[in-house]
Amino acid sequence: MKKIEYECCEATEVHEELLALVREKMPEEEALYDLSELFKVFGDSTRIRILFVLFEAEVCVCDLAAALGMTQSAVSHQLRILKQNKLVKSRREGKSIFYSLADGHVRTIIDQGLEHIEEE
Amino acid sequence: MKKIEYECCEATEVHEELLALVREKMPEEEALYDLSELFKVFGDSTRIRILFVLFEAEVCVCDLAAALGMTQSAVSHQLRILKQNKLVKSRREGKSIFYSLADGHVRTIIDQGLEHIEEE
DNA sequence: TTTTCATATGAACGATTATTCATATGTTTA
DNA sequence: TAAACATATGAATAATCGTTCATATGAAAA
Repeated sequence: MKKIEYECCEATEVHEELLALVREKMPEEEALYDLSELFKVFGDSTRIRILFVLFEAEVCVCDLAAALGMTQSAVSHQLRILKQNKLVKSRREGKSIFYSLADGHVRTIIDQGLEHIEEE
Repeated sequence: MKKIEYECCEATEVHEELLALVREKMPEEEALYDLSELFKVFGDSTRIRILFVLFEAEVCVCDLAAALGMTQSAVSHQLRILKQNKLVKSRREGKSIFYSLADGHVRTIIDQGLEHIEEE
């Protein structure tokens, strides 16, 4: 039983080639962070459900909570996250605040996700 | 200072209309769950970085770890998650196991995300 | 100008998750 | 077959996150 001490696979030439390619094509640290933060927003079924409601209409917080069977507070917290990430926008009308989609990408991203999970 | 006790906004007719629309258009509970699970996978910068490497080539675990400056163990754990969600596939060749993209949707979803964050 | 209504938000709690460490599995080579 | 190599995985820990509760803000109505 000897000590294990090695670096990596054998073909060291291929490594350099790969490392160079990765360095060239990999987005900046900040873009990678922003990208994962964006997808994190889609990674919660409550927020997905909110988006599906907003696909149909501009809706106030109160109605969103009723439509989803959730607390006003919980919905409000999630709307804040959606807004921070520019996926929804809001508009005040009297006492109510109406939310709607901010962007066409939202629908495209969700549709691609649906396509993926529908494949068997 | 009285007790607060009310249901929702006033226009009860609009509510019914909205609730009916939501019931019709909202995907099944299971689809919503699967969808959020899928996006959760994209919601981590380590996994995003792995995917960007795999955009360029079929790579073994060892090289992935080297290219990303990460532990073999950490990479392996994340590859398992990517594979469970059918975003990557693997192939054994001798002692090494090579990973590659499983699907064209992966690139589309990431590109849409990039487009979104690049807008201002 | 109080009261009511609609929404936002801070703190707290429980649940989930990414990494690390140690070790197991499986393949090749000596 | 025993040692080395490549990868996988279970347990533990720290960090992140969604919901709830209580309360704050801000607008409208009485």
